[in-house]
Amino acid sequence: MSKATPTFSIELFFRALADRTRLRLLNLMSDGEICVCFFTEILDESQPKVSRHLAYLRRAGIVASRREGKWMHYRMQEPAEERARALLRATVDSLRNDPAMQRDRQKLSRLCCSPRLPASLNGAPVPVLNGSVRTTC
Amino acid sequence: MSKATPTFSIELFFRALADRTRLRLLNLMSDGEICVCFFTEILDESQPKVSRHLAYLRRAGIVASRREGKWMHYRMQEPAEERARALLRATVDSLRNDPAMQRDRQKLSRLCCSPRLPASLNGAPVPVLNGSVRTTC
DNA sequence: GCATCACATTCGCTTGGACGAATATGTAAA
DNA sequence: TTTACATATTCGTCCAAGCGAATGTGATGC
Repeated sequence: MSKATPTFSIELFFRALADRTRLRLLNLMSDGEICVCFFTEILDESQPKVSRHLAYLRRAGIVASRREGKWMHYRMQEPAEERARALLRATVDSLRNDPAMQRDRQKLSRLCCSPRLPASLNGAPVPVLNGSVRTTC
Repeated sequence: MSKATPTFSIELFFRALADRTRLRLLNLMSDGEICVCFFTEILDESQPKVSRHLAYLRRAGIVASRREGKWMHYRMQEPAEERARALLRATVDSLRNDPAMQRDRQKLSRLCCSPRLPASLNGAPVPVLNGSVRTTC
């Protein structure tokens, strides 16, 4: 599912990111693939809300999803067009520069390094962070 | 008026550009300063509508305005932060790559070169285009 | 099979934002 | 100062989109 990349639409792109929750989700994906339960844990938002916003990003062609058993992983998807890719890179770059967004990613980083995950994440596949600017554990 | 550049907000930026009309306005400003009457002529939209959307862009800190007699000129405004500037550049770059947006700019280009402007633009200050990719008249 | 877990979707409700129409403001010219 | 012109703003309406609550779906385990 969610394989074909439809022709990029700037309007769709901006509509998709004109929401704080979706910006936070994208920011969390900037270090690599994450499963839904980590999103809900870090954003501290309801699961249906997170899921709805992830579906929005997927329909806009900004992220892609992959199933692994019970878990769904989401990751950023590189647009086909070069300028669109550059725009997405600049977007993520700006996001990573934002203090609130850095706090979210730090929370993710700590969770990934932690020997004991919170109960809500028991058994969940821990994201593998490949961020260039690694936050120390 | 509209001098101070408030701290850049990514969310505000994306909300401001999550609208087709505002994207078209920004695209038209990518070649240089334009006055309101040219916007309404090219977009073929009502004056209050154009004015409202320009005010929205101004409040978001994306454009700045300048009065010259009866006319108001609008231009893009470079954000203070480097990453924000890069994001705006990438945005405009993507816009200029879009066929519909190219048609708008071509219409502007033709209007500027034309010896006889339409009646609605009589006496209006003709924009000076400084676009890198000049469309021939 | 049935239960459970992770996630997706649907359903009303409510709110924000875009719109046309009307009106206000600011400038210049008569 | 009256008029005309360019632009800005306000007002009321309507529609899209976000929300919580409830329910549906797909996978695993017993």
